Amino acid sequence: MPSTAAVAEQLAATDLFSGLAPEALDEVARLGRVQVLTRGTRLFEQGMSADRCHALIDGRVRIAQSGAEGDQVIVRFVGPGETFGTVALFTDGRYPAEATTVIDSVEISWTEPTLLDLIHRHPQIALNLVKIVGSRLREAQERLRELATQRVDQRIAHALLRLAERGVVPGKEDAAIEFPLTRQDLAEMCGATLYTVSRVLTAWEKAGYIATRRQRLSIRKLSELRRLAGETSTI
Amino acid sequence: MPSTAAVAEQLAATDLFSGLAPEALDEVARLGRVQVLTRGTRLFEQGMSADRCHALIDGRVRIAQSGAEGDQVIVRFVGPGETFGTVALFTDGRYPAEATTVIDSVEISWTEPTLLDLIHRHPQIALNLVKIVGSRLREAQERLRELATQRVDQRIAHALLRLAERGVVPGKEDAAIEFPLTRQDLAEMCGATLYTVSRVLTAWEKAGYIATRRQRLSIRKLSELRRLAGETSTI
DNA sequence: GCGGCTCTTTGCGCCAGCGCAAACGCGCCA
DNA sequence: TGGCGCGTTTGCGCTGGCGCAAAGAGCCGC
Repeated sequence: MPSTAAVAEQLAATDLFSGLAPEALDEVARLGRVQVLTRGTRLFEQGMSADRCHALIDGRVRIAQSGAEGDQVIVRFVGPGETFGTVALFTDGRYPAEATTVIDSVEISWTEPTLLDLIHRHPQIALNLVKIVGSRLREAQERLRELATQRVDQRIAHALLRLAERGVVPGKEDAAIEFPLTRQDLAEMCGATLYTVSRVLTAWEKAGYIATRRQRLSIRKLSELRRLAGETSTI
Repeated sequence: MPSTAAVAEQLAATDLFSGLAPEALDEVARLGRVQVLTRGTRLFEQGMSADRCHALIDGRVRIAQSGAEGDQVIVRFVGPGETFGTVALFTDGRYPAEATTVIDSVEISWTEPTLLDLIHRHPQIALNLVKIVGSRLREAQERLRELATQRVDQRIAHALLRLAERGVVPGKEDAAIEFPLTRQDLAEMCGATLYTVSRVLTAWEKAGYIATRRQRLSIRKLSELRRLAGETSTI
């Protein structure tokens, strides 16, 4: 279990607490509960009463939403420094999706009263929150447009570009997705079937645009993928 | 042009300023700019630099996003009391979509510095904002799931239910959509084509579930539409 | 009351992507 | 090291919804 000081330092890099003074970060770190989780751990279920706000310190968490008929959609993959499971606190108090670690991870969370109290004393947190939720809304609306108007291969290309975003270095053609990702995952991210995703990826691998191993994927020709995505993206 | 007092009263019913003291509402009303707009007025364009936060006092505004190839998607229809064009202020400062009145409308807006100042003095506004953006994010993610997993007719049913939501009275089977809405609009709301929407609506009209006139639509059998939507909705 | 514009309907052909089935193969664990 | 389970590939047939074209029908302005 990391020390409070170490946690405070990592909180400075989170989207929710950026811009806070060091003393404030110490306080935030002290009030949170840190958990070390092995891969495959379910943090919360869809529909569960939401009583905590979460931030990921290290690892990767998959957020997925299920429909009544068992159909699933992946909302996003959460990386280090990102907030999750927080919107529920401000809407109807139930998690709208489930969260599962895809690799060993470390998270920190705060109870709702604690968060509200922190916001009260550090209003910057509320502004950060608006910014976070706003960007996510914007991304969701972009995905909606894609899903409504683009072909499957364009959407898959977009999904890959988004997933690899963190590893992109300007001018470099390679970028890796550093966590396990199945064809099924990709399909659930872009409204396709496992089969279609497999066919498309196989074609791209043959063309040399990407390289895949079991549950691993890396991009070899970023520019080609961008072209395939339709160059519409702002990534 | 309405008086400040009248405006303040209406602001109490908006999602952004609910919970504020009457004096605060007076102040908010005084600082805003009220505009009376005829139908078809463009309030802002996609990509335009965003310098104002808007709230609709009366009328209806259509928010639509365009892609690079001219493809359009309707993000939502804004009704009285709702905030719009505000997320842009907290993200990259550009409107991600365009806004157009579909009927004669009245809006009020505030400059970014004014809004930030108001938030500073009335932190409740920030919390309201998180709540608003959060609900919208949730709805966007629900639509994403629908678009990814459901058939066109289910999505059309959902779209109609959402549009008629305000007019729904528990126990009543009828509900009207009180603003002009073309087949094209509906298609752009649920990722379908004008033709498909027309075919589906014609079938439903023959079945007696809905009634349509040119650009007008009302629901006659809410329960049937709910069944068609798959009863998965939380509406 | 007439002309034209915009919205709407409908027929028809077509194809992107689905979905089943079955084989394949990587990696883990015993 | 051998077997097994899960992820992946691939063939094949099918169909939901697209998309063109053209006709039909409200509504507005002149």
